[in-house]
Amino acid sequence: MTPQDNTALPDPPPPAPDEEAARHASARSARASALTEDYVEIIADLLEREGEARPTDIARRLGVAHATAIKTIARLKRDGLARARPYRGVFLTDRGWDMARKMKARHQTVVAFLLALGVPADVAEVDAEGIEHHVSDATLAAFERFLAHAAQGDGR
Amino acid sequence: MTPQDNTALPDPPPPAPDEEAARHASARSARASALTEDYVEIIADLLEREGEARPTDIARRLGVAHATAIKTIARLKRDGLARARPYRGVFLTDRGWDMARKMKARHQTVVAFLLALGVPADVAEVDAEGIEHHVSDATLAAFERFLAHAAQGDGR
DNA sequence: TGTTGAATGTAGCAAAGGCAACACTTCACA
DNA sequence: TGTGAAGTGTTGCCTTTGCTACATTCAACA
Repeated sequence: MTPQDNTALPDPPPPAPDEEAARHASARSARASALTEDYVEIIADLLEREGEARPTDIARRLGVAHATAIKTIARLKRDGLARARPYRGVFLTDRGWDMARKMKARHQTVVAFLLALGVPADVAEVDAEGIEHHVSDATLAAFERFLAHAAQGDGR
Repeated sequence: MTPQDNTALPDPPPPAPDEEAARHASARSARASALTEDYVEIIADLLEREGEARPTDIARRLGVAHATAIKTIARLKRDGLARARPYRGVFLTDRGWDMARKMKARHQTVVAFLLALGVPADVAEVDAEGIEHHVSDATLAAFERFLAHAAQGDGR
């Protein structure tokens, strides 16, 4: 319980100088994009399923107040991911659709991967919601490799 | 490229009502705790390695300005995770040490897991930095199971 | 055609997490 | 023993992401 009491901690790995700072910077920026990606993903889903994406529905799916959703939608517009005109619903630009497709695929892969690992379905959904924003292409590929492997019977 | 063009997307999975909102709320709160966990983890590491944790070192490891670090350290104090007196360095409370130990173990497990999956070391470090904050106990256990399995030769 | 309830939008507030600029302490060493 | 560089702390500013409260618009239906 004191600073020196690290008995159970396999100590050795030495710290890198700027690399660590870079890693944290990268994690911070992923954190910042996460909300944007969530919005875009939900808007795409609403458009595909319902034919329209209204601020109130978006807010409800995210569990935030509608005013919050409207403010964020304004940012999406500013950043060229969405288009929207007063009282006319929200739409995605090409860039928005690209991001949505990417995130949807990513989400499905992460969920499938966690399920294959034996994580309970409800937990897998929750964790995937957070993890999907931090999975690089290389790691996503590793997940897919694992899934392909597990699919073809494997050994066991 | 249009809303209806979802040819490559395996559509079906229906949306849950409030469950989805709860999932996003949970992801948001994990995002909010992530920074705190990073600070605590780094402070613990500095204390163990150097015997002291100075604001400038913490800031350097995180890649932020020292003023930012000092402000966040004040929050850690306010929240009962750290203790610090002017010009005297930063220390962790018992609660801080608990969190630090938990995050360190979590970090190591996630990195080891990604490596075992075949993710390159540098990428594993970056991704782990983001993923570790979103891995539930159940998923962490699944990672450990996989590692134990992989360790004993497995069959495959 | 009015009217009214739901949806939408706006304004103002707060906290978190960044930053740069400036002021104050410490401490090593000349 | 001074002193100056490095470290520390403070201030003021910005953006994001929440919220509530209030105003406006839309649309359904009496």
